[in-house]
Amino acid sequence: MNKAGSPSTQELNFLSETFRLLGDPSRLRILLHCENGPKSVTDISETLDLSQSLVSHHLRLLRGARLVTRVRHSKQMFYEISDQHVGDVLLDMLSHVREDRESVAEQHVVDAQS
Amino acid sequence: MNKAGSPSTQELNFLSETFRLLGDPSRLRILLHCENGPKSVTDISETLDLSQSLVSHHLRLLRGARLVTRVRHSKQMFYEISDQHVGDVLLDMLSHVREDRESVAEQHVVDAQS
DNA sequence: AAAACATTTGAACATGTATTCAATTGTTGA
DNA sequence: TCAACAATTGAATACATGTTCAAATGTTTT
Repeated sequence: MNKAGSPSTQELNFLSETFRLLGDPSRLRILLHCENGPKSVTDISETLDLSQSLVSHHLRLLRGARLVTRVRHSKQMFYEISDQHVGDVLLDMLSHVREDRESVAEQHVVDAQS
Repeated sequence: MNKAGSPSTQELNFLSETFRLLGDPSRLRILLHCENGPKSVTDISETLDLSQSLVSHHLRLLRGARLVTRVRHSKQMFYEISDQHVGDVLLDMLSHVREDRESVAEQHVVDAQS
């Protein structure tokens, strides 16, 4: 069995590719918006104030990495987060960033004292 | 209180920045290597077959996002993952990628049948 | 069939970034 | 202090990528 700490080269590429896709504010907003249930492209576009074209481009990438899945409903295409794992990672990292920024604030106080 | 699903603009930028840093194979390898305890720059450089300069550049970025912390020990500088949260995210996403690739394999069979 | 709506696609561009090379800073031992 | 080791820094470059614009595809309604 492959230990968690030593992924294969292929796994590492998939892993970094997945993180890379999360590393863009627009895509991240799209994903976070899709956490509240399936959303159409137009809905995402209007809600986040991004062009339809841009949203579609991003969704294509996210779909390629299986971060979202889509389903057709008449004219519209509805996208949702493919896996609860993805949502979990988003929340975990968000709480990390929040903890982190708190500790930075604390350090500022310390720095000011020294 | 700020809901997890609606981070502020600043939080979103920190979040995407953090993910972006994880979205590079070299940096990811460095982080994964540092999961096994503090490592010196030379150690990382030799183990992963990356130039010292490159490793140092990457560590600087990772440190800027507080993904790693460093401590000096005589001549050498030892880097380690700053937060267990980070390690958790890495493992969570890795298991996601692995689940994902399995389901892709299944779909391949389905595709072949249709 | 045609018009209207929703989404996708491709090319082009401007910007960002991973990597390398050379030089520099900091630390220890002779 | 000088030489050797360890790490950092800056400039340069080759490449990747987010965004826009225009055109195309697919779907429903009249």
